[in-house]
Amino acid sequence: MTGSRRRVTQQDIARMTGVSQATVSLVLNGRDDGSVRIAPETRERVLSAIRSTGYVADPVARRLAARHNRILGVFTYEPVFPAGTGDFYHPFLVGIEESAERLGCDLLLLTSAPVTDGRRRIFHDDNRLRLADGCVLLGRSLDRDELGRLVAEGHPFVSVGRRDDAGGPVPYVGADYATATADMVRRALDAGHTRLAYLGQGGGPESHTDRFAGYRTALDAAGLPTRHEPTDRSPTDLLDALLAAGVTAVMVEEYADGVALATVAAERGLTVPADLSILALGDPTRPTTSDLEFTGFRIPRREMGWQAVEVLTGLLAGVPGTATQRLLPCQPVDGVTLLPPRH
Amino acid sequence: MTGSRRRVTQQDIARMTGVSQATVSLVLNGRDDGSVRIAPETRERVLSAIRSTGYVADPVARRLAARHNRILGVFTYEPVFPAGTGDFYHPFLVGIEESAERLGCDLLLLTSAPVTDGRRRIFHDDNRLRLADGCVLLGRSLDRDELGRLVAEGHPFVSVGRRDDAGGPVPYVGADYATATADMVRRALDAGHTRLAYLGQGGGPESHTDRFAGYRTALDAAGLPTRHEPTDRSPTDLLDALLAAGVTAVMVEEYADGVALATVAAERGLTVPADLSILALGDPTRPTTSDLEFTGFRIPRREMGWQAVEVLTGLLAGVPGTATQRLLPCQPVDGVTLLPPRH
DNA sequence: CAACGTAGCTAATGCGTATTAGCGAAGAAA
DNA sequence: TTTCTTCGCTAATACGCATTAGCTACGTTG
Repeated sequence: MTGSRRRVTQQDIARMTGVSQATVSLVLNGRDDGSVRIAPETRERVLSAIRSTGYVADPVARRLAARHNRILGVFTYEPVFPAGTGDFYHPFLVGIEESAERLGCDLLLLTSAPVTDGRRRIFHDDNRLRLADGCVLLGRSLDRDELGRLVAEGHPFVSVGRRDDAGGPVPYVGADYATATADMVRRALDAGHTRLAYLGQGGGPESHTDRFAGYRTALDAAGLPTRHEPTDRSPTDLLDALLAAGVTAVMVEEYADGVALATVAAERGLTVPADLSILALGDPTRPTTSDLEFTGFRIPRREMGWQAVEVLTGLLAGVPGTATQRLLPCQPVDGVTLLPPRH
Repeated sequence: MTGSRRRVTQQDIARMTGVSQATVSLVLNGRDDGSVRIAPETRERVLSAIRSTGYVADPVARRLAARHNRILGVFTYEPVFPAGTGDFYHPFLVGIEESAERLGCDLLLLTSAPVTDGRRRIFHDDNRLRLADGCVLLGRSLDRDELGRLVAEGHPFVSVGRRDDAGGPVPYVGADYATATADMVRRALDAGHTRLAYLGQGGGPESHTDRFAGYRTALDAAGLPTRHEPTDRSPTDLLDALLAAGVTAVMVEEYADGVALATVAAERGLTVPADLSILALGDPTRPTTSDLEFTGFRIPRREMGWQAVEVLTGLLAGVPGTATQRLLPCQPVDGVTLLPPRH
């Protein structure tokens, strides 16, 4: 290591320019209101020293002293740069990054959270949550207890994706899966389908619950029966069951399951959508390839990331008008997997 | 915000148990070595107070005192979360994240670097570099001057990818392109090829220089002539030139160029590899699709990211034994684009 | 000319922790 | 008794920054 490993501090800048550390701090923070005055010449001198040294305020000290440092944490329950989940999380991060950059905030990936019992923990003995002013939470399902603790301890945070209350309202920017799914059901109904099935968990994480709720609501409104197919059996068995029940359109919670179903159907000599319509309730969360473009909807992921940061900074600034629970509309996709049923 | 109530501090614990703040800190850190002694009874008293209050050390203050923040900067010469698919940089980031997680470091994305003359600049007014303890640099070619400045100013950093000295040795974790390329050449020679061409820049960034060096070395050793094809003309013209020169195997610096070449060859009614063998010197850096699986090698990107963080933290900790310049072997890929030449 | 402003700065302090020099008491050695 | 140890602890300080009270020098005003 090349000798002086010490960072440049305000003290250094102060000595270089012959002013006090306090003055450097004042200049740095652009303080020039009624209570504080700095001669333009002095200001310039300090600024030029700052530029020449590349000085940046230590975020840690800054946070300790001022309780904020313009750093936003990003916590994910899966690796941020996922190997397995394909690019699903990517658009969220793009939005988060764009928004943060626009607001002049730095992004800190809270990667130091250790994995226990197969998932990351926010709270552990040396959690860095407080390093950042606030935090964006990302992940299909967030740990209820941890969420509750975040709320209880008053940590400023925003969830990407709707979350149920956890001992208090959870700020979130989510996708309106219920409405989007109901719309898809109506499309199928309009096309003439009367026997629709829902393939997926239909419960567990809020995103699944919401989809299923939308599905049920729309069918109830139409006075048609619902049918829920779990995902725990092979696509072959599933297809058998669907055909036996006379199902003509399937709403698929997980894109990949739709692909698998379509593949099996093709192997059987069936045609999608002529023999079976498939509607995808969102983007692929696992890497899959298919030459079919599924009819369904798109999750406004980038926009969600963007707005999440907006909500978070609003929260931090205490902006009163900020809606802290937002549901964004999904964009319908006209694909090729929906056709009227064969009589 | 509800965070208004003051958090419990060591001072509070100290008052509750009638000891000093220092003692609380000592107990907390389990200090009981030769220089420090705490009566078991006192220790118990403090610990129980800590338990009853749920006290947790403020990580911010902790890091201020520790004089480092365990934040690693990640600087890329492209957007960190690129919008394009098939992202070349992704695996590096996966490795970086994994390693950071293991080492308990957080990652700061240095994204707000402005773009000047078509590339991001590390150094500019308001560069956030010094926010982190050290920094990982990612990008095909790093600006020489900026590298030099990093070295000169003694900034702790590691480059992902080998770099020439820049006023001093540059810490890096690179891929051993020279060896990998030489191996590919030898494969071609073993298959019976004698007229090999190198398609690509062959210079510029170190990664290209290294590949070309490996190519040249292996051919020199075999007593065969080299042939260097630049990339500035159309694949069609290129193919003409290769065929005219009787070239039977091409080493391709850029995957995408190999794809383009294969495509043009196919259009001409030629078969790869029967009529022309193509060896890809690394993974695609641009999104390309091809149904050919190219023979060539794989860059150990994830491993490189992983080790880069390791080198950086070693550097920061001043670990003496740490090799700060590492070249990792590339993994050969048996594809379908190499066959003995027709003769 | 005294009283008073004002512009432009600095000294001092606090944020919550880690670390170290060193102090008082009690016991051991002489 | 005196001196030396050892134990158990505390006071003081540093970390780098933000904030505020207040000081000095230089007008301005009545």
